[in-house]
Amino acid sequence: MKLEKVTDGRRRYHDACGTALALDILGERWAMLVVRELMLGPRRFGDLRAGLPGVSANVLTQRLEGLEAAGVVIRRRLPPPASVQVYELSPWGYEAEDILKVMGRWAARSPDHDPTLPLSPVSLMLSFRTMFQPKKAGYGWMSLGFRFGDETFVVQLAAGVLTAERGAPDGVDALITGPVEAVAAVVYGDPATVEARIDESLTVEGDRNALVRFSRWFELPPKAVATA
Amino acid sequence: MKLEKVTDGRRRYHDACGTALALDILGERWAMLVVRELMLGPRRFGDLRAGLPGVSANVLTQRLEGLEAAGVVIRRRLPPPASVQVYELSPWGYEAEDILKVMGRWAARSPDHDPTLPLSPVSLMLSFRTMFQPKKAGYGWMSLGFRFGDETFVVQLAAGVLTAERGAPDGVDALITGPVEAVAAVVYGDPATVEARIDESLTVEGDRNALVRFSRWFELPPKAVATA
DNA sequence: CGGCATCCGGGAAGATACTG
DNA sequence: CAGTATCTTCCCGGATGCCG
Repeated sequence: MKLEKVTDGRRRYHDACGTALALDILGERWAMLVVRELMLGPRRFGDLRAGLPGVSANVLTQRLEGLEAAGVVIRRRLPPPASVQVYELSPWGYEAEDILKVMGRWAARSPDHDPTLPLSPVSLMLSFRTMFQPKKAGYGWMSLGFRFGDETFVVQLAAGVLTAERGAPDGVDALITGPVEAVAAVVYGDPATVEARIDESLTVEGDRNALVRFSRWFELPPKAVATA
Repeated sequence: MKLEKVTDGRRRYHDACGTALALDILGERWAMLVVRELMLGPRRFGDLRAGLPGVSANVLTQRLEGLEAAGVVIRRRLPPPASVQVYELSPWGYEAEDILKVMGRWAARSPDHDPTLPLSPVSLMLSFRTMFQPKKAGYGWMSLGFRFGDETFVVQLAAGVLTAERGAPDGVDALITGPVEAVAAVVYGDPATVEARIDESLTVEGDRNALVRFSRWFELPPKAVATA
């Protein structure tokens, strides 16, 4: 649990400011995105690499070591016969979700934000948690399943409260299959053409109209400055 | 306003996730702490260096250029006869205060948090904004002035709402002078010995008891894990 | 194949000295 | 005081290889 192991002492800020300490822990390249990928539950090394295009294996190893030393990540070996190593956030690590959400909301106002770039499934789910507008959903119920490759997620509105988690999409109102980016485009794109984008890029089993209604509950914040 | 200038394209995350974009903008070393130092108003180059012990001049120059290119920082020349260059946050830059607060609150729960380390005056003021507990203050009024070297600040409770800003400490209930770290120790240390610590390390002009009451309005969050 | 160590090239950060 | 120039150190990213 020594922070010395996380970053070489000389590389730390040595500042009583909490923000500076957070940067000592999470400020190195990829560290916060590793936390992001773990935010919806334990993952294996290879899963993490898949959600973090561009990270090299050695850097990922270093980050996991550092985050474990700081008490953010827990390394666990699944019981036999699985016997496979997984990485998981500590309870305190899960509390970092607020950081991810606030940063995401802030950056979405940047003129440089490009929602068409590649997106990991976890990022999409977290974006739902971040950009959900309770007033637009109202007091109601709905459940949607999403399948991206072999990962599945369930997003639920229950009594006006939204949850987005990993899980089997059993008994959902609609099950959506397709590229992550296509779902993002449906939810965050122009509301006027939602149906056309659904039909051209997604497969919906069940109530297609549920997805249309769902897409109206999310809104990106307005740009802070004019796009140059 | 091209983000290409901020970080070399190859060094960016190329991810539609808002958190990743925030890291493209604020994720390089010192960047977020530069924003922190600007959070209470415009500063000059030398002021920033003073609040960021350890930063080298060339890195600070690069960060200011990058943050300006991203639209976070505005570079302004004061009108004659001052005619000096100052750096200031854009309105969107000021909105990053939420990021600093959330990160600070999170990191304060780390077993590695050491409140006795050096602290900049701006960090202390932001910590007041972050750690203030309205329930403990109640619906009341108070104004305190702080002087650190030649920088002065006013912290006010008005109708139960706390503000902490740069300003002349005129007409305050008490004016506190001393090291930033000593004020932090008084506010965040053991409540039982507040008065002793005030007397030994601070100069209070006015109502000393106001500072004692003030110190009870702030509380660091509980540690998330046991200190190893 | 998953996890991790090792080596290397490029580039960012740190320290110091220098200039207008 | 406000940066710039230069040099060194070290981190990041990529490739390779080892081991279970």
